[in-house]
Amino acid sequence: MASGRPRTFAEDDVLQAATRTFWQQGYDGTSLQDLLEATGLSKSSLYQSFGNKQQLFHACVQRYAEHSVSNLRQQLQASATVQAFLREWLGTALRECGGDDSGQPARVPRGCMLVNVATEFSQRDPQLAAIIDNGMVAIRAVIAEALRQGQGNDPRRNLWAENTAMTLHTLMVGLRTQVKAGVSAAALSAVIDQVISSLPLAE
Amino acid sequence: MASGRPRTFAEDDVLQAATRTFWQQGYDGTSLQDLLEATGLSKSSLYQSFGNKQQLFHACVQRYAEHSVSNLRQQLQASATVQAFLREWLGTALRECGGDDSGQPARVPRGCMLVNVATEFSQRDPQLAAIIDNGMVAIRAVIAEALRQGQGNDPRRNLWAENTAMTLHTLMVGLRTQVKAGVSAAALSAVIDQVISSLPLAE
DNA sequence: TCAATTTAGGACTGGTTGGTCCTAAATTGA
DNA sequence: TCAATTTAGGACCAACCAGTCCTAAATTGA
Repeated sequence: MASGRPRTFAEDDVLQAATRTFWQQGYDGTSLQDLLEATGLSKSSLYQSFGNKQQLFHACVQRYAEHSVSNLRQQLQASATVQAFLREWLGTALRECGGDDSGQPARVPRGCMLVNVATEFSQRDPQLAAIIDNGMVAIRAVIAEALRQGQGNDPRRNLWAENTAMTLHTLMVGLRTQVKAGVSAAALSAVIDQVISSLPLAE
Repeated sequence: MASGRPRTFAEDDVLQAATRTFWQQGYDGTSLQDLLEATGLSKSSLYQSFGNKQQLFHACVQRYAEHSVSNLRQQLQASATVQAFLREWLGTALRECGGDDSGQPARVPRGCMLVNVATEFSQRDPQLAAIIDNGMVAIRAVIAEALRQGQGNDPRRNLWAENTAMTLHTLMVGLRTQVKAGVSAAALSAVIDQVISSLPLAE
């Protein structure tokens, strides 16, 4: 068997670089040229490995959603209290570094990529909509689980936990958008404090 | 004086039609061709009257922001209670008909145009950012005013009213995005109920 | 009738887009 | 050495983009 020249890049590295670009500039705002520069690949390599721009984008969003959920699970496990977890989660949305593997605050506010994509492609790509929806449902599930923990896993509070998870998730989406719109972090921090302290959680 | 052939269109009608297009498709997603079809103008007329695509867009956003604020003020005056006003306002965000002069629910969820634009142009157009910011500040001012009314205009609650206005505005932004992301209206209605009933407002 | 103005519509430009195809060099295992 | 495979890079394509310019018809007041 002749096996040929091996690949010189790791697929995940390419996805990460492409994700960063799509994340900052959106799908339409990202040209093929941008992707080539960001990934360092040649056009031939990119098309051979990832199909086309749209397929590459799908893969990026999928990867991003998976990372988001697993990061959130880790945060929950590492947090001492439910309040601390929620504060950390919403605070991350403010600092806009969520999902970036570097952990550093983003140079440019990018919002949540799932939210950005949902906004840009509200209707025109059902397959993408499904990826987004799966990711968001999973995120809300983690939040609801945290809230149930904060209530001593009282099964009677299941509905409350799910409603509240939706409320907090909606708030998080709003926060990320407000940051992009230029609202000051201080004003939004006050929002987070106000909301978390109004939750009926055990100490 | 020879006055020449008169215009056959009303400037505001054109702005309304163009706004609808930009609103649904975004700036980059709207081609000149789209605008010509939506407005019914010829290329010459459009360029002569509105300059270019970017200037037309600015005018649309400006008009939209003004309409949003004045509509909100009208809603406040027409509402019996603060709770009813807030419920109406957030409910409108759900039904996605806000800002459309027809008052009919939108065929396609479009979110708040100010939010959409803020998202699409987070950094690249300072002039537009100023228009957006002005509009959003004005909206929050109306909400804060309503909240103060609900507190008997107690001057000690000014800070509370402003923080809460920011919270509710952030929630509204999140709601419009969730709608676009495909979350059911029922789940989001529950969010609205939960949040409004948790506010410390007089009956 | 005449000047002024707006109308519609097409020709055209220079640029960018995503995508395909091809060539030639590089690197592997056999 | 040889077949297999990936690499880089450029040629090329049809389509679309915003924007400019021009012509010719339509409509007005004077």
